[in-house]
Amino acid sequence: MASRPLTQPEIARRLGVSVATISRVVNDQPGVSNQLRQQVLQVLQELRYTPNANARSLATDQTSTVGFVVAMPEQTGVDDPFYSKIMAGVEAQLASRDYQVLLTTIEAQPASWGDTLPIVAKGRVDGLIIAGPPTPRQLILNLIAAGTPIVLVDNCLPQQDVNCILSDNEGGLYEATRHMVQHGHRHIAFLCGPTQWVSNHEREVGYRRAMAEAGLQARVLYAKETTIASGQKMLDEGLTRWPELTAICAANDPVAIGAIRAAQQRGRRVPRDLAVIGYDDIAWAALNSPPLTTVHVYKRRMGQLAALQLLELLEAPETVPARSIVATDLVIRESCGCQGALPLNENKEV
Amino acid sequence: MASRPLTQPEIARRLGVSVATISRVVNDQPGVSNQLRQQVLQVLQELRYTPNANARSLATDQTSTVGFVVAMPEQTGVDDPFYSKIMAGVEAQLASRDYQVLLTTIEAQPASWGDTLPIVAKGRVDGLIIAGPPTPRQLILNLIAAGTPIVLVDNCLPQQDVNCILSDNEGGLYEATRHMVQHGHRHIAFLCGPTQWVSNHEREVGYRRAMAEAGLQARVLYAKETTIASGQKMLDEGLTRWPELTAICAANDPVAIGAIRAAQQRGRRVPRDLAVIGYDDIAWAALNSPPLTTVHVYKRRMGQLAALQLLELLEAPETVPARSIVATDLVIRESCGCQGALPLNENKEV
DNA sequence: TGAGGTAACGTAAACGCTTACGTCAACCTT
DNA sequence: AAGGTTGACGTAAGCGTTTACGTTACCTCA
Repeated sequence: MASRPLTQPEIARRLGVSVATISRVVNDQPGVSNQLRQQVLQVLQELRYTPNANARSLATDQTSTVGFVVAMPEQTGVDDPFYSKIMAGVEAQLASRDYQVLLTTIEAQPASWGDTLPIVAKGRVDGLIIAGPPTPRQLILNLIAAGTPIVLVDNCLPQQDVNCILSDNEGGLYEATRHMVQHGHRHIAFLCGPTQWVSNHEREVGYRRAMAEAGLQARVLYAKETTIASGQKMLDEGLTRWPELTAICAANDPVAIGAIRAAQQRGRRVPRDLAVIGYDDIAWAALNSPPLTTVHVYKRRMGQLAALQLLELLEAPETVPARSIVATDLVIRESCGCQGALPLNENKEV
Repeated sequence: MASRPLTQPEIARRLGVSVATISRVVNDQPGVSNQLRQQVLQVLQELRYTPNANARSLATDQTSTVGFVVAMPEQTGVDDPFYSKIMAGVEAQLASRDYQVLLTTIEAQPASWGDTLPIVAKGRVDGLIIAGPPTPRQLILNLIAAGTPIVLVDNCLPQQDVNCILSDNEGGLYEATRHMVQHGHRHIAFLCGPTQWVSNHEREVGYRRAMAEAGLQARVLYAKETTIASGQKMLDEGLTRWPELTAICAANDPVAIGAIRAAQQRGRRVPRDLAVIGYDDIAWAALNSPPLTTVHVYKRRMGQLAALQLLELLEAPETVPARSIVATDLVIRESCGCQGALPLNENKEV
């Protein structure tokens, strides 16, 4: 059934013109009279001509495709509730400019990657959007060195000139911590995530700043993973060490949820006996019991920004790298035990 | 910095052989002596040669790329907790065969799509994996007519010869309903999803079969959307019409969660006064309060199967289409009120 | 009116690869 | 020893575009 798609030579013959002319009108370039242009356009429409992308890419060395790469820590990848939202933002923005998204998940093991990614070596993409800190740092450095246009999302290499999109980690955690302070809490611990991730470090800074300003003692615990189980274990440890704790700020939602579980199992009621605030506002947060107060991160927006910056970079390769920080919002639900609860279904992003 | 990647002619000159020879060893084809082959391989290694995919695609008319298309009903797309898991399965399987995934989200509005998708018209992909019933039916028919290799996931066109992967919808709902019956429930309603989706229809059939076998009266309500809000509204309606209800089977998790909310707001305790079972076992299900008993669907596996079938189809285009059904598992948590509860963190898929 | 200029178009080379076909030597037949 | 077969390699055409460079025809202005 699949009839060979038609090509410029065929159309050219049909119209009695040259392929150059066809190409010019297809690409909207000067050098063809208005009358002829209309004729050609007409025929192109009728025949539903679509230029072959591979041939075009070969000739122009451009693909109109960008790679979205996400590393998978322990088996989770594109199905991560956080990164999949970012990806949705990327896809939407790129699609509106007729760019396509090529998906790549890579293993987080440092050694498993060489100089570059197959899709860039093969010339399949014009640039990359790299999501998340699990991505091997060395790989990113190699890509930069090779001159591959890239934008980092939810990650950043401090000393490097590279575009990156971050949420306001420090500000978000500062606000969360202040909220606890303002509601009378004095013994507030921070459950931090893996510190090699920039985001976690920045969040810790925000927490410490708020605590310092309030003249309170900072208490930080460090997790190895971003999981419920890990949060559970951490809070167990925390409550043993500091039984006086009345409030918890977590570096991410799974850890916060795990902490709530652990507290409940120890017979502490949340939020009555222990107030908890998470971070990220992943889709599940509102469904937890009690619904999780958390710092909302505009993931879709971050993806959109990443796409925009990459497109800009592709058009003007010499653009000075920028570090973009998108604001956060504290979403009050029930787990922090204050009054102004929003409806459960509150959804910050459309 | 980006040095021009090297090409076959350059390597050929360097070795004093022809490009044909290079191509032959790159593609592992006969016609070159063992000794020379080794020499060439050596040089290819040293120079880290990677063939240009666009040129290759142009010459062979193959891309080693498949498109993953998902329609977005009301703003959700790749970030859907169900489809993103399927996508992860697809990606993993394809990557292991050196295929890439090109992402495409399309609008669910029927009229907005022409004969085919841009990525196939442009020759960017060898085939498509199409996820979900929101995909415009006419588009699928057009693609089939055009001879595009496709596999449907979580969707099917009954009268068409097309590969599709479904979960055992009928069996899953049958099992869920029987579970309710066996635990003594007599007034069990089914909250069905949009019936133009094959899956929902099949689930309804499973429900009705179980009810009929038990000699019980079927009560079905139909939702327009697959959302919490929709489930909430439906159960309100259901309890008004049938106050005697003691159990609910829902066609999907969001609707089930919505139903639980509605019940709780009316002062009915779940599961004590009303038992609820969902369907799909999306990531949030275990976090609901109470944790949702639901029918687990092996989404990752479905994605993997879809990829496998498509690869097979690409290798042998005349393959007879198959309809694959992957089994489901009833996951007992707390919302159905029976004893054998599994730990909250129970995760069927790694 | 004729040199120079410009706009409109065609010609053909290039992009980097695959592959049908041609060539040539070496090895087999009888 | 002449003809035929085979394997190893090179030549070159082709994939469908884009685009640098010619070639016209026409217009302008001295």
